[in-house]
Amino acid sequence: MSVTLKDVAQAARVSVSTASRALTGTGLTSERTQQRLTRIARELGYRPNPIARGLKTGQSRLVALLVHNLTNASFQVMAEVVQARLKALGYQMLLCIGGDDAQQESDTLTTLVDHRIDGLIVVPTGKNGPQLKALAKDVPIVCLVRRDDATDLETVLADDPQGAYLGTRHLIELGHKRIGLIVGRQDTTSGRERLSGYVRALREAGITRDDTLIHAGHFVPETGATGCRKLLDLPRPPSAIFVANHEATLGVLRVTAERNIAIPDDLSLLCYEDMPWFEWHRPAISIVDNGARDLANLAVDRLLHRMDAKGNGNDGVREYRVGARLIKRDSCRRLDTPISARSTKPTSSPSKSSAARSAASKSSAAKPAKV
Amino acid sequence: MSVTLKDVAQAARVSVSTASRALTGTGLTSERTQQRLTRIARELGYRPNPIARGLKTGQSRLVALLVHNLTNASFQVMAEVVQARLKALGYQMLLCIGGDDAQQESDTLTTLVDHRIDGLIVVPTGKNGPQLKALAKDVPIVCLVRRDDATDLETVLADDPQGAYLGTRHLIELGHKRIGLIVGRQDTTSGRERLSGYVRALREAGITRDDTLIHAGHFVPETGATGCRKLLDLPRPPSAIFVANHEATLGVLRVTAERNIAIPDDLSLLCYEDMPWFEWHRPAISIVDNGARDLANLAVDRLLHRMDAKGNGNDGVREYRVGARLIKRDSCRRLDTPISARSTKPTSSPSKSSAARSAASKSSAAKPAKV
DNA sequence: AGCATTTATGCAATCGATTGCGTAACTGGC
DNA sequence: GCCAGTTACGCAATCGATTGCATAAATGCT
Repeated sequence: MSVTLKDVAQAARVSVSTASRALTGTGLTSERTQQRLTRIARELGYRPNPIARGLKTGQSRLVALLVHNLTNASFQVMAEVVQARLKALGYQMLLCIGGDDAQQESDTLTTLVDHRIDGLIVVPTGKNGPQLKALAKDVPIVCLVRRDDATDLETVLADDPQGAYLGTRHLIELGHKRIGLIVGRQDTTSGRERLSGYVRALREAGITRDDTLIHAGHFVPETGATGCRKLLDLPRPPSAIFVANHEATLGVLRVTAERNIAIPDDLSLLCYEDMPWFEWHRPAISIVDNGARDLANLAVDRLLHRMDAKGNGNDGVREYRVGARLIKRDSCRRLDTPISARSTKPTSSPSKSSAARSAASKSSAAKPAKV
Repeated sequence: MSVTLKDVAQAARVSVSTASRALTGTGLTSERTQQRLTRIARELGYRPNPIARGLKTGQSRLVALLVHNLTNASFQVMAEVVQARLKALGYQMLLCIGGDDAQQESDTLTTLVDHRIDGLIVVPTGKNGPQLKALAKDVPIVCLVRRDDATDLETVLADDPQGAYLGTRHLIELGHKRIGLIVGRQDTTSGRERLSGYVRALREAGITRDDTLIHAGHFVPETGATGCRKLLDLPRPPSAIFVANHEATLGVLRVTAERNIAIPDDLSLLCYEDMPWFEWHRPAISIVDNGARDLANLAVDRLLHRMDAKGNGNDGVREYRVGARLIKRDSCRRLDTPISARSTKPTSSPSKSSAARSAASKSSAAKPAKV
């Protein structure tokens, strides 16, 4: 079917070994034969068979990325970044979707090492620590976004304590004192850390923590919906909600829409992790940006590093943090400003005019996009 | 490192061949040895090496999906569906992102066949017909969403003529006569077909086509922004815009937001291809659903079929269509109903006050929410 | 010129499976 | 009890590369 190394060798009247050495550039062949074989290989349209090579070398030029889903915008960005980076280096990305499910994750991991992947970037569920640890002996692994506490793997995390702190502080600075928090499951790194950042900001501001304002739950829209309802039904509902559970955002929006709640006039809304449409939503939604692109890039960097320094095990195992950034748009309002001052009428306070919006988008455009 | 067939064979005191036959279940071994070997293999934790197997059999248990990006919600859905279906059958999905770029597509295709993929589902750019055609001799290929006219590959398409027709007719039925169309590049199947569906609906309604209302462009948000501006700047702007270019939707929303245009009061908006947040947007955005999930499922079905009937080449090459569906939400209004009847304020010119906003959201609350 | 090195090449084993062919062992029919 | 026909298994080749070891050729050194 396709041209093999043997064909090339025969055409050049040399042995397969020589052909192999010439084409892989081991420097063990004469300049002349090397060039001659390169030419002949090109003429014949020879393409090395990665499977055959892989059998011998134990490498596959395949790197896997295991994420929970593709609905989460951060995971989309990560998938695109990882794929682009790897392709440039001659690797193919195996994208796997684990659904944040322990069993699926476990199965997938097994299949992946069967396929002799050269590296793995994984967003761990945290429930397969032992397995991950075992696999790490055979293949370089980098954890992304979440830590798996049962392992000591290299890990690239968002700075969630800082992000949640920044977001909460922003709301406090706008005059909010009762701030609802909808956050992820507390058995995940991000869930815990975002809660802690929120708590710290409150403490610093001298606001006593009110647990009825905190709703932790699974990473699904329903969490947002029920959490939001619970918060709004409180005797003294919050004036702002910080949705630090990305997937929950849709649920929150649904409930505020159903209940006819105007944002930011009736309620300020701050979300976590950017999505393309947050900027075009009306009002544009302010967010804490977790830096998905930079997280992915760093994870790839670290993985490549480990793949190069193969074998030199867990000497330099380290944890990295990518800083969070607050991106102010139009979904949070200053509490002390009366609502009437914010409508279309020409006033001094910033309105939702196109000027304000374009300013917001300008600030986000100011950051240079990478990759 | 890992347990090989040889280890299993030795442990069972049989030859590798017997072990192989017993474990792959060829029926060429006695019942007893088969069971014994299965047991021993399990005890030893034997996992067949797909690379070694692949070298001999020429198969990799890898199936590739090549899409343009992961931003488009349809592609996200397709990736998730394909991955899930394939995994259930013991295949791994290689997800590739081609960026709708001919060169990238070509490179990727080459790499993929190098890796001896067992099958390929591709959203073609349409610019690598010859290459695709050549590859189709070696590996089963199914085209998805777009046809590549230079080939005669099995193709699964959305029913874009019908979808665009349904959408346009819906707007016409609401009383709209001047309907702007923002549509994809005319060198793509979907671009052409959606335009034709739009034209047909107009013709049937006896509305003469006005080319100043039609804006075709690349599949990027900018197309929506410039198209929308062009339409709004017309001496007689349209009363409705049909955004039949999915990626352009964000651009359109940005412009309408910038210009303070109330939807659906000032302008009706109908989009193409669903996204999770369309339903939660305020107003909820009516769409023509292209059936991404069903498209992906059908593509997998067809691919598996071809992979089974391997070699029996292009006998049954066929084109499939998955029907479109109109999903009415709140972004299109009936033209003959005066606005005053819909908004709380008794004025003709809608403002961006919270009153206007809550009016819009009230109508959205009336629709029962799905999902 | 003669010997020691370096350089370039070939032979053959190897990676871990699958598979055609040959053969011993077993079955059944008469 | 003998022979044909299965059945179960082993031997060895094979897939397409890489690589250790041996050797021939080219070079350097005195």
